[in-house]
Amino acid sequence: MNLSASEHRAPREIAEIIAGRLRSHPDILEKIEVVPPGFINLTIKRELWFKVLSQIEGEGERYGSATFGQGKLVLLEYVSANPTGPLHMGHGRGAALGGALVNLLRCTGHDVTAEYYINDAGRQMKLLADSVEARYRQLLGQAAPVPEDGYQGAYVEEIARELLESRRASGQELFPANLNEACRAWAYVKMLEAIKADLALFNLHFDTWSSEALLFETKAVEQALAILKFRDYLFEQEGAQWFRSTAFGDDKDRVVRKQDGEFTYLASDIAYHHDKLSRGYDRLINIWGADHHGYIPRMQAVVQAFGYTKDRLTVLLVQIVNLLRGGARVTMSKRAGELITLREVVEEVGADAAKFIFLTRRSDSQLDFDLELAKQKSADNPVYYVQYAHARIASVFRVASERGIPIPSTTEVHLPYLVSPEELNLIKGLAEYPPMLEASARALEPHRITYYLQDLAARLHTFYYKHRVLPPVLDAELEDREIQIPVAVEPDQGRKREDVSAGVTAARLCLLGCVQTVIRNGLAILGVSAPERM
RNA sequence: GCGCCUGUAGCUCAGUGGAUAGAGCAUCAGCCUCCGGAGCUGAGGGCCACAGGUUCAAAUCCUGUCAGGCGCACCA
Repeated sequence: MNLSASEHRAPREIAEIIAGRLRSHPDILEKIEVVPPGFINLTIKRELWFKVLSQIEGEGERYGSATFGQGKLVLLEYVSANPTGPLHMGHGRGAALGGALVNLLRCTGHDVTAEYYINDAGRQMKLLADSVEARYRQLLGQAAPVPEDGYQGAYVEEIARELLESRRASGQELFPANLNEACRAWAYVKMLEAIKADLALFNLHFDTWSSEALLFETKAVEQALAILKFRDYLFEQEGAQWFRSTAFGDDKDRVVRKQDGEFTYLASDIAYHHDKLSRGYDRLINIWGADHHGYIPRMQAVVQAFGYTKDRLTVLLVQIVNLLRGGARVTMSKRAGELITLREVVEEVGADAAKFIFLTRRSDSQLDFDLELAKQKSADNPVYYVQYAHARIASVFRVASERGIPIPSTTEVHLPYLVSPEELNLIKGLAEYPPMLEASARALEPHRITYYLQDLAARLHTFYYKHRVLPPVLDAELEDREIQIPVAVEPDQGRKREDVSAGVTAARLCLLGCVQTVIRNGLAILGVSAPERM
């Protein structure tokens, strides 16, 4: 149909020509039909579908992986929360997305570095230090108010108390001249520990940790700005220094050094991105909260000012998470320090459920996270639905092994026994996994995997309900195991009873093994466990 | 006012320019004698926000309008 215009022929005619050529491949195609206005429907020979099973068996955990990213160096920077408090739900969503993307890009051949950028310079750190100092002084009986826009959370007092105990224990002076600096340093270490512990809940590993403060210490900020100055993208105005971001389509130029001589956040971000670019990555991916979206044109301007195309940098935005409990909004007030932390949520619902739910929506759409739903062990909860499929297969294998039924390999079975629509539907689902994964990686959208897994799990449950895998237990076996089976009722009632031959059992066990492999592979990318039993 | 994101079933959301737009929840009606019912089967439910345009073909691309969210600092 697309060729119709350039070829000056009716789509139907073109379809016939293509179909004619395809007819010389009866070894692959069972049926070729031209359907108006110009569709060509191809029916692939059933035997070919079975190759999918032997492929899965052969490739195992590599099934679905691809090589299109080979040789591409990617830097994925995510979470990067200020070390001024524990991680909250928004960070959790970014963490789940980032972790899944790292796995996804790696299994499509990319060479990925996962990086955490620590915003350990500037105002927020100072506020934390001031807040800790105030609490510290309060503990020692002084009337020191926490700063107006300081950190109110209980963890601040906890940090102050630990600092106090530590100083007492080691006999240090309680009010040194550099008390604020001591608070800052102490809080920094404690917060970073806390963040790492929170990330450990999600089993995330970062390859590199980079520090904003270090960019200042090493003069990387000045150096990066000097390059921009040399390229004529910096100018002085009203006593401040500006970056000419309008040269690259930004709304207005941006200040990099204020009238008072202090650098802005943009200045260190310029240095940081210059640093990342000069480390030789083909692609930078940043995951940011959606409230930072106005910042994107600026950073893309930075990338271009250093002489790279703007597509070198991709920013993925993560939208707000609305926390609900049984449908009702859980209110959070950052001011009063009543933020619900990621840790609290993970401890309540579990890491698997949390991660999976974070990944059931496109990252740029808002997400309702219902705590009650996340805890539910039912079909309402997609993570259990998928994990259950995996555990169910594991259970069949356990029973098979108890009964002494071998788990065969695809070369030992007659796969054409798999003829039912439910079986073919499963096989086709398995075949869709690699292209789905590739599309997901190209679009940087791991949520496609969660949808895929739910679909595959549904196909498995449908198959499982309709068909038997293992043969019915023989009377002799029953006597051995002292199991009572009531007398059969009408065969049409209820679940279908199916006699399965040894050959059919073998073929179905192979099929289930492959389904299990694919579910496990998909869950692994999401960072969700695939339990043997639940 | 400007910019970005989002408007798809009652709700929450998938949907790669192609055929009759899908899933889960909710509602209604069914299904357990043995491999896990944490499951399965079916029904109802849609001017794909609206209006134009491009195209043989639009939920999808373009323009405009309306609605919601977010952002528009010499904060981070």
